Amino acid sequence: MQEKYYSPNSVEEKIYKDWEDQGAFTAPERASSNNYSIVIPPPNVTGNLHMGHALNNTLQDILVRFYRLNGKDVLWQPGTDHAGIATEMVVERELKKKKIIKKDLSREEFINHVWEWKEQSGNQIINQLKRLGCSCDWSRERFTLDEGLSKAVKYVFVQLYNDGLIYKDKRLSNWDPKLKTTISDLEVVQKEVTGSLWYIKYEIENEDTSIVIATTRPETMLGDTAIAVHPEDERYRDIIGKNAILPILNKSIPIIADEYVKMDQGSGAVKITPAHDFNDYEIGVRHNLEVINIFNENAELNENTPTNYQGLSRYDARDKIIRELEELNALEKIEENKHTVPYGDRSGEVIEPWLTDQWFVDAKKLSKDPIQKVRDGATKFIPKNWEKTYFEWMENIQPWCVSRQLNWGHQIPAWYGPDSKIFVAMDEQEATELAKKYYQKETKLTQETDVLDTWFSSALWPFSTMGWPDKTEILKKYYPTSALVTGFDIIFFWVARMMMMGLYFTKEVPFSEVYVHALVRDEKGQKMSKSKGNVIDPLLLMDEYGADSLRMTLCSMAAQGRDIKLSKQRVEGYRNFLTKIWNAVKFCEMNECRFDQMDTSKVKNIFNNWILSEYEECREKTEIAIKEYKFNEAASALYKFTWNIFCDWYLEFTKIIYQSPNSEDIKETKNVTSFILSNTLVMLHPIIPFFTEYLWKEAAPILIKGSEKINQAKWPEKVNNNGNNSSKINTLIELITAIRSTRSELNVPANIEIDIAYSNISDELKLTIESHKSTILNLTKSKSISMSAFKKNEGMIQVMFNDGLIYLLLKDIINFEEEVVRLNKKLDKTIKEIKKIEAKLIDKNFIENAPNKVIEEQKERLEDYQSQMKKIEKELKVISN
RNA sequence: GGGCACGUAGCUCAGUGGUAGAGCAUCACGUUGACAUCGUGGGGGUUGUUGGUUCGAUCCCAACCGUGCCCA
Repeated sequence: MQEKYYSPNSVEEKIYKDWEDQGAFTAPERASSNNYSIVIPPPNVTGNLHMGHALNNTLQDILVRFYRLNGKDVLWQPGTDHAGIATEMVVERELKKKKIIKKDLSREEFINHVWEWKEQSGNQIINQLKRLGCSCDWSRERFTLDEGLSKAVKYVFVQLYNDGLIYKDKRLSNWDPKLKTTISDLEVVQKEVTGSLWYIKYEIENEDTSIVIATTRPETMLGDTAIAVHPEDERYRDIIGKNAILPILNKSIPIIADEYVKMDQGSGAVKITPAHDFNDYEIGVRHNLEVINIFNENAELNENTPTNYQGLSRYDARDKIIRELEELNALEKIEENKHTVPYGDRSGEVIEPWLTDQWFVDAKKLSKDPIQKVRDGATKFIPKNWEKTYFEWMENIQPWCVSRQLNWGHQIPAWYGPDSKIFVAMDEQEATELAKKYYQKETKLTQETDVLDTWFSSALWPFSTMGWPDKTEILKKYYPTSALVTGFDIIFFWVARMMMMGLYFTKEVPFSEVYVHALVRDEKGQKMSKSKGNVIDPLLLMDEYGADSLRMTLCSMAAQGRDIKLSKQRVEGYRNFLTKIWNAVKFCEMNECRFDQMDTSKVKNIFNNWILSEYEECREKTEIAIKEYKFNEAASALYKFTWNIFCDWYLEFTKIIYQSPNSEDIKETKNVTSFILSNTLVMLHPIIPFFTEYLWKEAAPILIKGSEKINQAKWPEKVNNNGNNSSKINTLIELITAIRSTRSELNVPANIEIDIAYSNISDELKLTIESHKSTILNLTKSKSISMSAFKKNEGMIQVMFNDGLIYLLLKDIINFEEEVVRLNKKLDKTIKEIKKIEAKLIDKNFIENAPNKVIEEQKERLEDYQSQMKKIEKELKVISN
C-alpha cells in the first residue's frame, strides 16, 4: 500500500462485482433453524436513491452483514414495487415528449409502454443500492407485478371477497381530478391555506326573515340539500324544521339540527352538500337528505347544474357564483379564513370528495388480530413508543379503498355479467364457470377495469416474495422474517397492512421486530424536499467521499428516536476515520505484523494484555449494540477503540517495543497487532464493507485470514486474556497526558526535550515509571526521568498528578510568572470542587441517606483534591519566594 | 383540537439519580520514520423556565415557554 489515501471510487465497483460473482449474498436454502431474514421495503420502481433510502438500507445491510458474520443463514429479500400512480405519471410524461397522448392508447398499448419504460429506465434504484453496498440476494429480486406476486394478489383478493372482507360500494372517496383516480386517505395531504369565508344570506320560505350561512366553498351550493344548525343554538331554534330558499337555484331546502355544527364558527349555520363533503355526507345519511353530485371526473360542473354552469371548473364556478350572489344582494360579507384543504400528494391537485363505486377492504375486521399480536409482544416495535402510533391508527381504522382508476397495476379479478352481477375469480375461465352456474348458460363477462392500490400488493411482500401461496422451502425457512427496518412515515401505509394480510393469510406475524428509524433532515433540521432545494444527494456524497464514509456517517447518527441532521462535514469526518485506519495499516505493514499463532490467554507483555482487554470491551459493546439496533453506539465504540485507543496509544507503545532487544516481546506484539487489526476490520465490515474488503486483500500479509473474503469471515469470539495489569497502563496514560498537558500549558515549545524528576511517589507508581521509562520519554518528548528531591534552582514545575510529585525541569525554558498564573487558576478550580464536596459531606441528610459507596467515593475525591491543593499551595509559595 | 418527540458547549449530537462527554468549529504549539484527510494540548456548559419528589435532579413528575412531526 503505497498510496497516500484510500480511493473508494476506483475500487468499490470491482469489489461489489466480486461479491456478486462469488454469490456472497445468496440466501442458503439448506434446512437449518439458524436463520435471519429481512425483506426490503420495496422502493418505487420509479425511484432514485435519496437520503431516506440510504439510511434505511445502510441499517439493513449492517444487520444482515452482521448476522452473516455470526454464521446465520441470511436472506435479504430485495425488489421494487410498481408504484401505480407515480409510474403512470412518469410514463405519461415521457409519452407526451414523443407526442403520444395517453387517452389515444388502449389499456394494453399503454401498459406495453410502461413495461418498455421499466426495461429501459426503471430500476435505477437497484443499481444505486448496489452502489451503496447493499448485500441483497439479487437472484431473488422481485417486482410487485411479477407473475408470482400477481398470483398471490389474485389469490388474496378472491379469498377476501369470498370471506366477505372485500366488497364493492358507492361511497364518497378522495378523487384526484388530475389523475382521474380515487386515492386513499393516506395519500391525501391536508394543507392549511388562507382562504375566504363567505357569508351568504338565504331567505326563509314563506317568511320575512332570512338566515346567514358561512362557507369556504360557495360553488358547491349548487349541490346543497339542507342547511344545518346546532340543536341548542338559541339564535336558530325557531327556524329548525322550516325551509330556506337556495339563492340562484331558487330551490327550497330544509333547515335541520345536527350536533356536528359548531355554534361558534362562522354564523353557526352551515350549508350541507352530501355529495361533496365527508362530514356533510354523514349528516345526509343521518337526516336522509338527497345527494346531488355536481361534478364530473375533471371536477367540472356537470349536468346537474344550470346550463350556464355546466363545464366550468370548480374555480370558475366559484367566481361566477360569487358574482351572482352579489347581484342578488345575497352576499353578506367575506372574511379571511384559515382552513385546511386536501391535496393529492402525487398530483398536487385539490382533492374532491366524489361519489363513486369503489372496492373496499374491511380493515376493521382484519385489524383485530394485528392489534392483539403487538399487545402480546409477538411483534415488537423498536423504539417501543411507535406502538402507540400503530395502535392509534389501527383502532380507528377506516374501510380501505383498494381500487384505483389506473391502467398500471393488478387489474381487479372481478367480472361483471350483463346485469352487473359480480363474479370474483382467479381468472376469466373460473369466472365464466361461476357465471355459467349462476345464469345456467354461457354468458359473456367483462372484467373490472380498476386496478388495485399498490399497497395491496406490497402488503403481501414478506411472503409473496417467498413464493406464497405455494409452500416453498424458502418460505418455510425464512418466514416469518426477523426484522423490518423502516421509517415511521410508513407505519400506516405498510407495516399495519403487512400485519393484517400476514396474519390473515399465514396465521403468523410477518416479522418479530420492527425497527423504526429516524428521518434524515438537512443541517437546519428541515425535511429534505426537492421544492425546498435542500436535498443532499447521497449519490453525490458517495462520488465525493465513497459509500463507506456515507454509511459510517449514517450509522453513527442513527440514534434511536431522533432525526438525523446531515451535513457534509460529518461525512468528511468519517472519511478521515478511514484514512486513519489506512495509515495504521501502513504502519503495521512497515513493521511486518504477520500473524503467526497466538494463545491470547498466554500473552505476557503488559501492553498486549491491555490492548486485548480494551479490544474485548469494544467487541462486546459493538455486538450488543447491533443486536439492540443501537447503531450509533456500535459505530462510536468502534471509532473510539480504533482511533483513540488502538492508534493513539497502542501503536505508539509498540514503537518502543519494536526498539527493544526483547525478541519474544516483539514477536508477541506483532501477533497481537495483527489479531486486533484483523478482528477490528471484521467488526467494522458491516458498517464499511468496501474499505474492509479492500484492506482484507491489500493488507493480507499482516492479517489473520480465515477466509478469502472478509464477508465470509467469522465475527470474533470473546477473548480470554490476563487483563489484571491493565490499570497500570491506564495510570501510565494518565501520567503521560498530565506531563503533556503541563508542557503545553506552560508553552514549552513542542520540539524542546526536557527532563523529568519525581519524588515521594508510591512504590507502585515508581515501578510503573521505571519499567516504562522509554515509553514516557518518547511520548512526552523528554530526555530523562529520574528520582530527585525538589531543588529550587532547577526550575522545577510540578505536574498535576494525583499519585505523587512529578516535576518538569524547565529552568531557562519558561517564564515563572506564567506558572504562577497557571497555578492560581488550578487552585481556584480545586478549591471550588473541595467546597462542593465538603458541603455534601457535612450534610447530615446526605450521610444518613446516601449509599455508603457514594459517600466513600466522595471522601476519596475530597482527599484527592485536598492533596492537590496542598501541592499547588506549596509550589506557589516556593515560586513566589 | 388530540397525540408523539425534542430543547445539554458556537454548531451537530451522545449520555447518566451522585465527577456532564464526543465530533466539527475555535485557539496555541508541532512536519519526530503510519497518519497535516495528522499529532499534542487549551478555552468553551446555571443541561429551556418554574415548581414538585429526593439526602441529592441535567436525568423522575407537573406546569409553562420554544421547536418539529403525526392525526383530525
